[in-house]
This record gives sequence, structure tokens and C-alpha cells, in this order.
Amino acid sequence: MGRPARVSPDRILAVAALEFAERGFAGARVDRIARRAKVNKAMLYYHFKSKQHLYHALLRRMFSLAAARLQTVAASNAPPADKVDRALAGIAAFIEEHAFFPAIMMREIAEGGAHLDRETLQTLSAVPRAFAAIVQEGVISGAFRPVHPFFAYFNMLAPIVFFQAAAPIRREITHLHVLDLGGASPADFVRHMQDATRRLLARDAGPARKSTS
Amino acid sequence: MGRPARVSPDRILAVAALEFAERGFAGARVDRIARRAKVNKAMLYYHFKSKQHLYHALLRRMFSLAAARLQTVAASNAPPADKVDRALAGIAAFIEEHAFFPAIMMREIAEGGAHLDRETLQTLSAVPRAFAAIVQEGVISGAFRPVHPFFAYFNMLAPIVFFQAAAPIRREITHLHVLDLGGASPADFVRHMQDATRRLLARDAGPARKSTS
DNA sequence: GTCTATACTTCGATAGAC
DNA sequence: GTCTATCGAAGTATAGAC
Repeated sequence: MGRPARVSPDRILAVAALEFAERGFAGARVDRIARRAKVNKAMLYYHFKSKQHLYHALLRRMFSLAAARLQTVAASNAPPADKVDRALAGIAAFIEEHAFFPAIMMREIAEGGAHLDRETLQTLSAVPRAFAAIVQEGVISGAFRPVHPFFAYFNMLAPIVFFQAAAPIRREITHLHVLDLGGASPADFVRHMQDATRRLLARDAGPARKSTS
Repeated sequence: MGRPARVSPDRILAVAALEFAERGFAGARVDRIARRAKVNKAMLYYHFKSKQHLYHALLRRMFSLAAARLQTVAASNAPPADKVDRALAGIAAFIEEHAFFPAIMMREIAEGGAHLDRETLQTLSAVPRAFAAIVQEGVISGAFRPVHPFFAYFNMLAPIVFFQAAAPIRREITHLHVLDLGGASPADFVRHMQDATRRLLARDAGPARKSTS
């Protein structure tokens, strides 16, 4: 839509996202990114100083977008339970719009955050912070029972990211008839997680605690 | 313990597990594995035909061990709710014994199962199958409400794997004072997930469904 | 079974012309 | 800003002596 945009760092970033998601940082090939983005490799290095810088720029952008979306939900004045539902839906929508993101995120976690500088971590941390704020608001108002906000965050985020990232393996497993997963859609799973999260936070009496570790 | 075990493919596998977990398949260096295992690189290639074969052997062993453990729980004759608790505890224990495993698993998922042949997939599939059997038993007996067994599987497994794999990043975030995670232990989180899974499956009335997507 | 030395390849990055 | 050509490092894998 804008001007011609000759080389377009944006196009490089879009292609790099796919490459990093498919192969990881170490497996990603700068040559391939340049080719797929239809820019000369030297041009890529002109816009982004190195493979690392390119990766950094990508992560910062993604975390920033995700955090902004959750912050919007948190800042609204809906009831806490609705905010939680919307936060889940917002994350699911974000992932649908950026299908490459779960894979990158999972790799980055597995990597121990080796490619996260302080600034990127700061941006990233806004995501759990926004969600935790929603939970805490509900706990304080009495709408939710007391639950560790960051436990709730991991509890709701991990399955969604996992489920989306595992799509290729699920297809493979289904295709090889190794296991029947009962074919349910990502949208179904998001609804499941909304339900699960509501049950997790609900005030009414759950089953009695009974340790068996 | 055993005999002298001069080169010991086991030691190579143990070291390879760490290397693959830390750097991923593409990032792993055969030189480094050989050096850390204190074997000559040519010796490594003598025991394992290639980097791929080494990785395959490792994955099959891990999936096989994990599946066996869950199958033991599923085959016991405890009540379904207890089996679920024990399944969670068993997975947590497995991860504690093999701390490198979550990272490898997350990378493999992100990779789209690029390194999983049919045999490995078959072994892997025994894990969700065992857990699904527990859930289904509970649903049929009326102990649980009807829940998609594989949704429940993802719902309980992903957070545990995530939480463990994210330990380095959590440490980094805490250390840089970017975010206060309220310092809770992995054991606390496992208990949280046992509780959450019980609430997910519990028969008593949860909050009414109310979509907000 | 074990080692040294090295062949062969690929990759990240840059020099330098235009 | 854009390209071609290439350097130097690093990596997988193997040949061949012992």
C-alpha cells in the first residue's frame, strides 16, 4: 500500500520469521533468508548488522505486539472473568496471525533465552505482567480464588503455544495412523483452555486436595 | 558399578543429551560432544553412524522411558483421580531425573518432528495414549466429566514442560529485576498443575460457559 | 577398537566495483 | 543502495595407521 519500498526490511523480517521458526537460530541460513526475501545477501547485512541483530529485531517486534494486545485487554473495565476469556482469545488470535511465533518462542525458551538481551526481556515481561494483573484484580475483588498469578499464566499460555506448535507432529501422527487424536480444531482447544482457566480461577469449591506425589 | 566400559556409548548419549538440549540439533557440535564425553570423534562415528543417528537413538530411549513410566501408572488399579495425580507426579519426576528433556522436546516440537521417524513416533505416541486411557476410564466410570482426553493431556503436560524449560529465563528475569515472579518452586508448580487438572476433570458444577472470543 | 590427520562442504560476513 | 566475488572459520565425516 505505501510507497514502492525497494528492499523493505519488513519483507526481510517476515521471511526471517519463517526461517527462524522452521530451523531455529543455529539452523537458519542467512543465504536462504536473503534468497526467499529476494534481496541480495550483502543488502541484508546492510540493513541488519548480523544474523543476531536480525533475530533480535524480530523478537522485539513480536513481544512488543503481543504485550500491547494483552495490555489492551487488561486496561478495559470488563469483569475479571471476561478479561481472562478475552486474554486467551487475544493470544489465540495473535498466534493465528503469526503462526510462526509459537515455534520461535518454544525454541527461545529451550535455548535458555540465549538470544534475549535486557531490552527484549523487558518487552517480553510485559506479557505475563499484563495477565497477572488481570488475575490479581480478580483475586482481590473476590471474583477468583487465590491462585499464583504466574502459575495461572504458565497454565494457560503453555498449552496454547504447545498445541499450535505441535500441529505438524499431530498431522504426521494422524497421517501415519499411529494414534487417533479425535480430530479437534485449534479453536476447540482454545475454548477448552478458556473453560479450564475459568475452572482454575473459579471461587466455588473444587475437589479436596489430596497429595499423591 | 558395572565393568570398566571403555568407550561407553551410554556416556556419549548422556553428553549428547546435554548438547542437544542446550543447542538444538543444528546447533549441537559433534566435536563438542566427543570432547565432553572424552571419546575420540572417530570413535563416536564408529558407535553412531552420524549426528542424526545419535540424535535418533537418544530420542527413542527417552520416549521409551517416559512411556513406560506412564503405562505403569495407567495399569495400576487406583481410582482415576489418583492415577491422574500420580501421572503428573511421574512426569515431574521423570523431568527432574532428565532435566535436559524438556528443552529437547520443545525443540523437537518446534522443528515439526523433522527428526522423528515412524518408530520414534510410535514410541512417543504411547505417552499421550497412556494418559488418555486414564482420563477415559474416569469419564466412563462417571468419576470425571466428559473432557477431550488429548486436550486434557496437552493441558497438563505443556505447562510442566514449559515451566521446567523456562527455568533459565526465569532466573535471568529475576536476576535482572525485570519482573518479580514471586519465587515459587517447581514442586509448587507441579502441585498447582495437579490441582488444576483435578479441577478440570472434576464432575461438580464449574462456572457456566460464556464465550467472549 | 582407538587415534591422527585431513578431505570436503557450508556458512557468516565483507571487500570493493558500480 | 545494490551487486559479484570471495575470504576465513567452522563443521561433518572419513581414510588409514596402529
